[in-house]
Amino acid sequence: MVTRSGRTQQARQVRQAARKDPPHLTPELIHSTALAMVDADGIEGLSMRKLAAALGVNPMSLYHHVPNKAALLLGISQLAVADLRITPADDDTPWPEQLRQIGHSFRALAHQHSNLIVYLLGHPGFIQREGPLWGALCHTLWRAGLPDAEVGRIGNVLLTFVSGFVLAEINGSLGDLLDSADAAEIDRSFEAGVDILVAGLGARGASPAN
Amino acid sequence: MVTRSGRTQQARQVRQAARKDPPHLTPELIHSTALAMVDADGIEGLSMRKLAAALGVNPMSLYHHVPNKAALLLGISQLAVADLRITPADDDTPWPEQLRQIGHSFRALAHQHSNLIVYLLGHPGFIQREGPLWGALCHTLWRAGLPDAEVGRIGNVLLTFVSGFVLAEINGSLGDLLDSADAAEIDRSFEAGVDILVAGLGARGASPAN
DNA sequence: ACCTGAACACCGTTCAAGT
DNA sequence: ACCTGAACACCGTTCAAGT
Repeated sequence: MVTRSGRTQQARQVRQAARKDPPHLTPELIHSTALAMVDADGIEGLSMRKLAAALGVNPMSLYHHVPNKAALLLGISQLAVADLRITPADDDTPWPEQLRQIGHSFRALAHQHSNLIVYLLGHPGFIQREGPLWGALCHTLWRAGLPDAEVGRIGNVLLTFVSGFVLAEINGSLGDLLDSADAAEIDRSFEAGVDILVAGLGARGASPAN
Repeated sequence: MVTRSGRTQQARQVRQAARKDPPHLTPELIHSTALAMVDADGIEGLSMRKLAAALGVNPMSLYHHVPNKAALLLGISQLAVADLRITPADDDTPWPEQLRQIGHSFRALAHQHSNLIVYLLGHPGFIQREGPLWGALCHTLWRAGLPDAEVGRIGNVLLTFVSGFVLAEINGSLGDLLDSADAAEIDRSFEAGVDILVAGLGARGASPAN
């Protein structure tokens, strides 16, 4: 909801900026505009000066609302993960299927803000303990029957594993290694990866039932 | 051997630079000095101007031996992977053990040039088909009895999976998610991850024998 | 052939001055 | 309180001029 109003506000005020009508600067407006720039032109395409220009404002005005560029990047990453609505764990479905769904949700989010994700995975603090993704993952692993001590450890491993796949997929490494940049083949590879993880978990002591 | 002579040459000539004795510029000297800078200060710590200063030379002189910074980064990444000596596959050891060894070799390499790895994984073209790592990996998967069509696909998946783990480990994400930044716990996590992959491969049709 | 100084088009950020 | 212009310390890169 906060995000939603922020977006419509942005649209209005960016229009104002276009007609040289100085907008009310707001951290939220700054962050959402910056995120739009990163989505469009990549992380390299974002600079304080270009952002100010897009907002129709003096570059230095930004520093009254955002302490520095690092804080700006942190802000837009929080805005991006706020877009993530993980499908709440439906405990009627067996855990392997739950795990697959979480994997696909994560991959879908990454594709949504692919330019940002490449940056985030290269820097610490992206995957937070508090996020809905982490909670859903741990819940599913616990439901699979993993001992408590293993839930956190295995959760981390799974998260970093699929992060690596998604990163390689987005930056093109995966396409380079496969003969073709065939999207279907990449999907098949991801499916194979998830299969291996689920099967490996089963072999590790997870209960095969629900 | 080429690398070796380059390193000693570097040492001598960097010493010359320190006493303002202009060295003979060489692509090799430039690359190895740049790699040393990245290893020491991170990718942000490398600039054409600082590199020139370290070499005791005018910044513009570099452009007679290296077309631009992108080419420089490509050069130092090739230099880094040249350091990787993957233990040649000993076909007496069973494939799960072979796979574990490859995983540990890759992780060790990443730790050796951790600052560079963070950059490389974020950009395409790092993991090449030609590298010894890829060859060893495919050989092992083939020996495990995977159908030919699956070897490449699964090889990619495994490589991106452990890349993701190593990346999170190096940039500190992994330590943040675990309660402690305990090194032993991270090692245990990696072992758990490799276990899951090996078990998953077994379940997928790999022969349990050698 | 190799090196260099000046210059250009960019950065992030500080600070004193304006309203 | 908010905005701004000038300035500082950096970038990568081009180009004409030196040897």
